[in-house]
Amino acid sequence: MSRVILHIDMDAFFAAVEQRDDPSLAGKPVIIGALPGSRGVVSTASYEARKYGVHSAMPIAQAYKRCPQGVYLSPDGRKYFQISKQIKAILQDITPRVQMASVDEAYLDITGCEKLHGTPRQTALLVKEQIRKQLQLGCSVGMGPNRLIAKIASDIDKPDGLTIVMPEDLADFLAPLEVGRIPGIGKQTNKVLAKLGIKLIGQLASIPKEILVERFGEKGGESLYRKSHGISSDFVGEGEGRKSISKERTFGVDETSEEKLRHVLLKLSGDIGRQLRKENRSGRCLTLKIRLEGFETHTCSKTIDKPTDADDVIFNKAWDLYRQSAYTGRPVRLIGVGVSDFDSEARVQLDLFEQPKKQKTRSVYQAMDAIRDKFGSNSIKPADAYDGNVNKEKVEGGRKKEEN
DNA sequence: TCTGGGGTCCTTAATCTA
DNA sequence: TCTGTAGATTAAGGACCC
Repeated sequence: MSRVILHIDMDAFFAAVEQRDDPSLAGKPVIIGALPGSRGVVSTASYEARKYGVHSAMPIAQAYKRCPQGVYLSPDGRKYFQISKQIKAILQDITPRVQMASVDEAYLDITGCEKLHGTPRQTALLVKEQIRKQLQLGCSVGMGPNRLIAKIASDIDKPDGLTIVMPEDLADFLAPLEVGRIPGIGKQTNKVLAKLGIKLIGQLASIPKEILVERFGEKGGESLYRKSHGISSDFVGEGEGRKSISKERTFGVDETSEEKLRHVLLKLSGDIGRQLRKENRSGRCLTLKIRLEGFETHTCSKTIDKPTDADDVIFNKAWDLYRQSAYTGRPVRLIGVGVSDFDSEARVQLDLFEQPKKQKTRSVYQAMDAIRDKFGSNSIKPADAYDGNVNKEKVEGGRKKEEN
């Protein structure tokens, strides 16, 4: 029995929110992103703006040339995040199996919801109706036996669409679509596939897996093969959360003043530190990102001994990386800093494994067993295996606790 | 022609370590 | 104790997504 997965994709989300909140914008081309005259790109264009050929990721100068009469607004991330939480709440009223994939996208597992909401089609219509009624916003919905198919389907008929793919129709549904419809196939992969004469998913699906692995590597080839055959996970559930936090800043004019760079890096480091502390995280890997003239982009990173959430540690390491780099003195278009390799409960506890074998007592081995049970044993080194030769426990309060 | 910001995942190469 | 090696970790860059 296959599962029934829905993918919900909000239509022109940022622009639709602004049009909803300011009725004078209704029916007008609204462009959310950088403001004309600055360096930046379009984040979201309303459907009215798309008629002029404006689309997301387009340089704002180009958008302005195509649509000078458009209304240009900066994105209001906080507002969109709040609305995203409202969307999640609406979806959770329909089924608890909800996973937000981004601020404006979600997956739902509606398998077995017939008794509550009727057929899968009726459930999908209910989702659209509730979002429209409660938030005055439109969305497109795709339904399929797994996440990949649901996602591709939601993109077929936008805006305000509903596309349903039954498991038995999967191959016929995919075959005539362009390969670029597959999430993960972007400009570059498309180019390589085009050179091989592959334009449609059906053509891609006819290529033996070995050939794809040869061309795109083990993971890449395997992934293309699976996707072209409509194979993907049908699990809907929240993951482990984010894996990195970064902040960056593009200068209006390439920056040459070291003092100014230092100042911006200090500010970015402080923002990251604050965010880390707010989320109760700390990280070991610090990354400096730098973009020079001609869009020449580099990153350099350094792993430190102890995880940190301290502004000054982040700043000092980032500044060291910059000073030690080959880029000092060159005009800087963008500077950024990031923290990753977060300290997890598992990592803190894995410190136990780092103890020299001679110092490991029986209770340390017991604690290690508990960690293996909880987090899996993949990262546990064989040398840490319990071999029976444990050391004597420390005597506490004059009383022997345990002895080998 | 002009390319933001904040993320994830993958590949490759160098280095470390059991 | 020395040495070769496989696997893990680190670092940098690229592709992709919203």
